[in-house]
Amino acid sequence: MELSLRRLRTLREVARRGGVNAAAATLHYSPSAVSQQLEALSVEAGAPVLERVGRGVRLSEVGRVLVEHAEVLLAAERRAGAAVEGARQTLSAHLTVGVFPAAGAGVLPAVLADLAARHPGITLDSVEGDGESVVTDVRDGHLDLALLLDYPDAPEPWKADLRVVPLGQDEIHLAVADGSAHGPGAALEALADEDWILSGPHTYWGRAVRTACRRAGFDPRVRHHVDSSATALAMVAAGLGVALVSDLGRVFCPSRGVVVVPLARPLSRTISIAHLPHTGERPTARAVLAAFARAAGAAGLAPVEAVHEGRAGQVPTRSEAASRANPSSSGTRGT
Amino acid sequence: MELSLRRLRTLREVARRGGVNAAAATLHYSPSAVSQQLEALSVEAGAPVLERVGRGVRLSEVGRVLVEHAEVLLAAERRAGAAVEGARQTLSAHLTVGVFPAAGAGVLPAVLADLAARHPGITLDSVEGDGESVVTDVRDGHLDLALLLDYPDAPEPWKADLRVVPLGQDEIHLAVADGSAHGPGAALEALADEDWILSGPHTYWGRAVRTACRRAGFDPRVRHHVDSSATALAMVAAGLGVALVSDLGRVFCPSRGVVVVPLARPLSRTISIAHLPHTGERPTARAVLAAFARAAGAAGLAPVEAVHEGRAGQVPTRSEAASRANPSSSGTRGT
DNA sequence: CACCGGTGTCAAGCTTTGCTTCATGGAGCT
DNA sequence: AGCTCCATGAAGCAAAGCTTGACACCGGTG
Repeated sequence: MELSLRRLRTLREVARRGGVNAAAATLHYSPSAVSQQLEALSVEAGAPVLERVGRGVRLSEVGRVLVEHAEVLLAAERRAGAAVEGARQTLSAHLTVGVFPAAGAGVLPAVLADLAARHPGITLDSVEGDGESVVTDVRDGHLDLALLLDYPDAPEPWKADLRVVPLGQDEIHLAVADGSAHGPGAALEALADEDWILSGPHTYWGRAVRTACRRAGFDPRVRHHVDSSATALAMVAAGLGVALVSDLGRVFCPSRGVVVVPLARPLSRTISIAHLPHTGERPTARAVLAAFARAAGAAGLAPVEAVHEGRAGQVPTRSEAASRANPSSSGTRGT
Repeated sequence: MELSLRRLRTLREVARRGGVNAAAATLHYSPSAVSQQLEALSVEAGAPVLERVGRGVRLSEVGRVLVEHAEVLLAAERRAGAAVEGARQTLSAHLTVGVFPAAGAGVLPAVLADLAARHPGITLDSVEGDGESVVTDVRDGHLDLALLLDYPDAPEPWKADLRVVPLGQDEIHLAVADGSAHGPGAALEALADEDWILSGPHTYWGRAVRTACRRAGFDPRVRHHVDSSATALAMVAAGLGVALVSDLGRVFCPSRGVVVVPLARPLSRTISIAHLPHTGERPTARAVLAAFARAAGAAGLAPVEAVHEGRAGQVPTRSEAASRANPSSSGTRGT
């Protein structure tokens, strides 16, 4: 009995997904490779691991037993990996994190600078993607971590098997053209007659803003459907309409032509990091999580417990917020 | 972290043997292969798994941690294998057993016939060897089971990490030429002036017989140093001297010319089977053990708990003993 | 009924892994 | 110094393992 962890992994995936093709897709194999691995497992076990039923396939009794033990073995493998990471005096690993665009521009540079200073051995790759895709990629193990956005009215129950640690609140403000009549403390309902620049209702952002407007008593007249914050803000500067922008999104503000003013009734979204349960035991992953937490604080994101208060003046610039949140930081994030 | 059980196995072996060469020898690899596997493990772990010290090597901290987890993983692998064997409705496997010569001729045929009838899927290979070599081969995993002989005055403490299940007592008798003056119930000391046919003192058998004679008050005059029972018995038939022979050894008795008579003071050796602890959990191994137990009973070996009593007449033939021990058996052991 | 769209498997080819053999570099022993 | 033993490096070759493309099979559908 000379088992191979690789084969056990694919067997488990077949058991989870209920099919050879599905397992092959998530493992980035061809279906044929999965089939061959299962065949090899069957030879090893002395009995077929799965039996054909209809046009699909089902685990045999031996297959079920083997999957059961595969779970034990793979869990032990993960623990071994974490233990090795811990035993290595200098943390080093290669992690991949899924980010949404604003985070990529707004917090990733600070995180990378932080990591480079504290743990030079840790390298971080980022993959841009929306909330839905990154969560499934985390669940499949293709991403170690994923930054997520949670909007107040859109609970996301599909993260039940993931650990989600909140990073902070990303407050949402109003972006208007320079010289606009809308001053600090603008009420959302005062913008009912404006032209809006917003992403479509198929995005979380588009849906969240529409919901907020509707609660304020109007449907925004969206004249320009734009997915990227950078484009939206450029349009605002060009006088095409108004838009909402979050703290993080302000990295995309053009140098001139746009004024960001606080909303009368504060609106915010929660930024958090999702990962598989066992990832939290990896020392390198913990180091990265800590770096993200520091970067969030330095970027001026309010802690999730913070109580929202109305503000009197204009929204502080990011560097002002940063120095308030972390006076010792000199704001070394760039690009 | 994509561990390979094969590499972990060699790492553990290096840890146990304390060197690359030694591990390579027991694993039947070349030293270079072991070295390469360890290098691959080091890359995987992100840190060297072992460090050179003097002209040898020593495990690094990471290596120690990895070995610790390797033990867990390999134990889990063994359990998985046993579970698969159990889940397979028809027992089938290929086991290798180490035997001493008399057992090979005396009990193996019965065992194979028994297995062929009850579990056609189980195939058994046998390797002839002395007690010492088979024990180390069992310990290294090259043999699944090993038949052992234990002599009363020669405890063998080097089987501490093995499970040893006793099969029965193999009684030792006197073999003399046909027409000899020595009758039933011969006392050992009456043979002090005979010419002896015996193996050298480097063998367990030779040592045990010499010890028994010495306890009877004399040193046997060994004129013919013969390792094999078959040759010794042929020499007895030819009138070259006397020899001792065990129940199992009687399969080598020539058809005529030799008379086997019981000793006045019974002498016996214990036959047992040794295996690694986890082997006892394998259903196929249990089936083989059961077959050996049945064969031992059918061969007329007394249970180890049996009390020795002096006997009045000649030693019963093997088929008489067999029918007494197991009346339904028709004695189908041959060659 | 014939036809897709989907399943899993088979066969051939090629890349990669991984072993062996032979040669090299140190560390201890005489 | 010379010798021996241990571990490692380089080259070569065999086997494992993946991919592509073709096939067989089942189930729903026009």
